[in-house]
Amino acid sequence: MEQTITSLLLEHSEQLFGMKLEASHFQFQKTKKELKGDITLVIFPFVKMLRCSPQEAGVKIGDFLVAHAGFISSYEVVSGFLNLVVSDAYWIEKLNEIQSETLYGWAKPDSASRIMVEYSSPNTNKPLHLGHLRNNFLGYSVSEILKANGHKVVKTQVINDRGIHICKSMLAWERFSPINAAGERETPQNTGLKGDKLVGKYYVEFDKQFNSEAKAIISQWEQGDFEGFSEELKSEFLKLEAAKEGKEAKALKGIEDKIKDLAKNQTTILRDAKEMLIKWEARDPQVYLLWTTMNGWVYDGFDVTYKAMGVDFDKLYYESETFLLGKDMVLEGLEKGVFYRKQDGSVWIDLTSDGLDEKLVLRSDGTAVYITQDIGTAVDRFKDYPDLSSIIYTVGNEQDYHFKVLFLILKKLGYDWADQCAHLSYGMVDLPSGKMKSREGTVVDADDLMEEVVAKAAEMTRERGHLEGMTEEEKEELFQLIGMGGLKYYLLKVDPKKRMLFNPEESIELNGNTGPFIQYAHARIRSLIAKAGTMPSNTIASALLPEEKEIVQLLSEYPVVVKEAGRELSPALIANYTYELVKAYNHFYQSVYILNEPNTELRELRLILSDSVAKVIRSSMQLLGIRVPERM
RNA sequence: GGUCCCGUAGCUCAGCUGGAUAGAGCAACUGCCUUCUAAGCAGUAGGUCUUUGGUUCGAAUCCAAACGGGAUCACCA
Repeated sequence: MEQTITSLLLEHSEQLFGMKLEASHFQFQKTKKELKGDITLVIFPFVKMLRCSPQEAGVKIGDFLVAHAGFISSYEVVSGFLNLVVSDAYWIEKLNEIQSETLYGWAKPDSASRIMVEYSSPNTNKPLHLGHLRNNFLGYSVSEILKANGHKVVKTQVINDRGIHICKSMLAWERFSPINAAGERETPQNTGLKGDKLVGKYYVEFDKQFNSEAKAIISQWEQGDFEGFSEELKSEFLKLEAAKEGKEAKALKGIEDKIKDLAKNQTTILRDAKEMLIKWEARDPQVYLLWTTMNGWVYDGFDVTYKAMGVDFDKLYYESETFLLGKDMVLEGLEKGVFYRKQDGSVWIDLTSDGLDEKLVLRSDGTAVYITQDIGTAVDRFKDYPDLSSIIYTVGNEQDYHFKVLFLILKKLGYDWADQCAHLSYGMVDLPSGKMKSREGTVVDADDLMEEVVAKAAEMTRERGHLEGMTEEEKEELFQLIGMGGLKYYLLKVDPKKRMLFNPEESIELNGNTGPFIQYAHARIRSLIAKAGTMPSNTIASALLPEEKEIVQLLSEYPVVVKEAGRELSPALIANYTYELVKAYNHFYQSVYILNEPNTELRELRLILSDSVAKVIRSSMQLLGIRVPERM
């Protein structure tokens, strides 16, 4: 409609204003609630050019639109704003249109380019936590939103399955696992523990031993005993000790951390883990077997977690298979002069002219670093999917710098698609008690949290839900749907870019701006429709109540919101929109009769309105990965 | 220290490329279930949009600085 008005006015701008106007002059907004009208054109931008008062300009445009745009029935000019009243006939036609479309608001499937969305990408040494939940829900939802915008989407992750951290769990398991009567160490099978939890347990165990060994070394040093340590180390330690003198708490902690690092590097347990990594890289059969076994446990555990989350992937990349990929790119770039080699053999890129630093891309021993692999993986992905237009990396904002560098390097290597790639950088999730810290045990486990929200949903639904006639299985399904819906909505309703606070109590709330609030509205409508029996295919009503018009207006905005969410990669826009729609519907529901409306024409109108709202709720929630119930 | 992000009601968040009197939810207080699901609705109260300058018809929004919070700057990932 805004476009129709704009082009109409542009077309006649010479006869109306005596000059050519530009589309950018047209600013529309929804008319304020208290005022008469549906849509408002801001007049100010024209005033200067037209050399007349806002009032005159408004009247001129208003008169013209009433005469030439069929759907504008009247107007009012209020202090520089032209408030246009759109005829009810227009909105009713709009409603019929919405009702007739099955995939209302979505672009034609496969009508746009192929995009890869990467999300999750966990380490295989510990279980998934609350931060991963935000990551996964976001990545999944953005994938759905892109599909709704016509894109073909490849959901992917790169699994961080190698490196020193993996060796730590492996070593700890080998060394510290108790051996049972059958002569076996702990396994998921003989303990009943979820695989990722079991491996995570040994990662923690490693850290414990690691720390106590380091502590022992420090106290040895503190007593002046440097037996078995180099002179260099001794002087380094003494230097740091001396630096502690007279320092404030914050600086003191920094120094103590440095001392700790110093000691940690001297522990035998770390040396052993590093040795294991070298063996792994050399494909030592024993280490390799241990590695595949323990990773297998983790994958089994992750599968369970992903299933509960309701997310999935189309293609997996494993770091163990990709970590060498970037090396060729680096050598190629070296030839092109994009990179340069230092005396010690390490390879770097100088990004200082782009306002960044120098960045290492290959170690002096020729091994790959994190970014080397990312370069290789990106190129590889475009080879795997030749029609790929972009990769979207759903990764926390602590890696903003990394991706800035990555995209810049890819660009310098001559890959034009680098400009299309994006870092969907999301903020950290904080707890009321502060930051999540694995060392302090304040990490919220993903499985535990999901179990908790579902249990809470069950409790509350049993209290007040409409469960008669449902089988136990159906009830469980419903509790799952409500609990997970609440959790997902809670994590997705805030702008992804922003750091957010996770309040456990609020996350299981059922009232207000929550998932269950929206699900409830859907259930109410569905039950209404079930009672109605038949659904009319269109309405022949000729007038709308304000409550009804409000809803049609909101419904008509849905396609715009879907587009916007796709452009911004923001599920929050979908969530907020749906919340507005539901609020408007609830208001309408409470103020008029629907089924009980005696006038057939009105009843049909309201039924269609309700049905369309349910449809858009279902559709928008699908974009968030949230299911909606028929009853609750 | 360099770079980047953030600062809106007691709390958690909306506020699109500048537009009318800054909005929701939670918490507090008032009402509404013998008509379609009260996980709902209607209402009251709550604000110097961190501060100070600038840009202009007009600033929560754009620019600059200050203050406060966070991230990052590894031959870690």
